[in-house]
Order: sequence, then structure tokens, then C-alpha cells
Amino acid sequence: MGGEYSNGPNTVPGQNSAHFELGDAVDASSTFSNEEDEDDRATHGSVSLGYDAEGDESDSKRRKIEAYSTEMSGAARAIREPRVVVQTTSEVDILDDGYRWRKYGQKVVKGNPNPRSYYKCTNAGCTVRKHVERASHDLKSVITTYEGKHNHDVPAARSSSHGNSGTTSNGPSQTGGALPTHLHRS
DNA sequence: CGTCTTTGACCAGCGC
DNA sequence: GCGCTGGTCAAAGACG
Repeated sequence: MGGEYSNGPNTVPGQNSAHFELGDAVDASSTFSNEEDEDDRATHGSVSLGYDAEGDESDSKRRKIEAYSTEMSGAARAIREPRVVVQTTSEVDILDDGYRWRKYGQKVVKGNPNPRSYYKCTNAGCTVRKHVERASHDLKSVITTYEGKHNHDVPAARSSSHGNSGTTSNGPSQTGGALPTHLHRS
């Protein structure tokens, strides 16, 4: 099971991508043995933590962070969902990473005039969630937070409909498939 | 026909 | 006790 699904998001005009890994699941027991897939994927990019570092974190209302402190002080990691925060510099927020995402909500968070989008993997048995948020002072910075891990391979780029002929039977370049990506309808 | 998007409303937790 | 925020679900509509 080598991670060969390095789907190159060619449709993504990405330029800089910072990869943060909030290591919470240290138990390498029931893992999928291929936890470096994401790492590899992020590796092909510029894993330089040279983000603009917005100083908007000075918000005196980070109860979420405080909650974590309280939890961590207790013990036992109740949450074992690998949280991967990826900051991508792109002008579009619909970064196609090769997976199928279904938007299930959108809300505006305080301190950010930009709305936050919530996406969920449409794959069966895949409970992976993705949060896409735009930087407040940098409309070119898109923060994508991946929560959970994919349980199955990436779906082949569906050209038109489900009635495709010979899906993975003879797909020599399945991984290099370029997602057509439905342009923003408007 | 199937799939996905969008908006509103509801709920929960926490703060004061 | 009330208000606020954040998060999720649901239904309808639209598009390919």
C-alpha cells in the first residue's frame, strides 16, 4: 500500500503551503500503516513554515485554546483524530486535493469577515472532515484543516456521470488524474 | 437521473 | 438567566 496517490492538484494555483501536524494520535496500533501519505503529499510542496504569521491571534477570546489546555492538563487523549492544518496560498478556496467533498455548512466566525466552509468526505465509511477558512488579513491565504483519515483510495476523476466505461480496470494514470473541477457556477 | 450546492434553523457549550 | 458563538443537519434547487 504505498502511497502512490500523489494527486497533483494542478488545478490549484498554489504557491506556498505550510504543513502543520497537531500530533494527537500517537498510538501507531490501529493505524493504516501508511500515515506518511499526507506527509508525502505535503512534501512535494514547499513545506516551509514561512507563513505571513498574522498577528490576529492576539484575540483575547480563544476559549477553544484554553479548553485544550484544560484537557491536556487532565490526561488521556480522548481525541485521536489526526488534525492536519494546511495553509495554502491560493486565490480560490475550492482546492481540489483529489477527494470528493460535500459542503455541509458555512458560517462566519468572529474576527474574520470571511465565511468558513465545512466540507465532509462523500466517500462511504469516510468520516473525514475538512474546514476551509480564509485568512482575515490575507485573502490569498486559505487555511484548510483536515480532520480524520481517509479509509479508502481517492476516487477516479469522474468525467461526466457514474456511467463511465472501464473505471479502474485499465487506468494507467489514475493517480495523475486531473480533476476537471466544476468551475464556480454563477 | 444523479449529484452537489446553497440557505436557514436548531442545538450545545460557555461567558457574564 | 440570558446571550453569543460555533457547529451540524435538513430541504430545496440547480446543474451536468
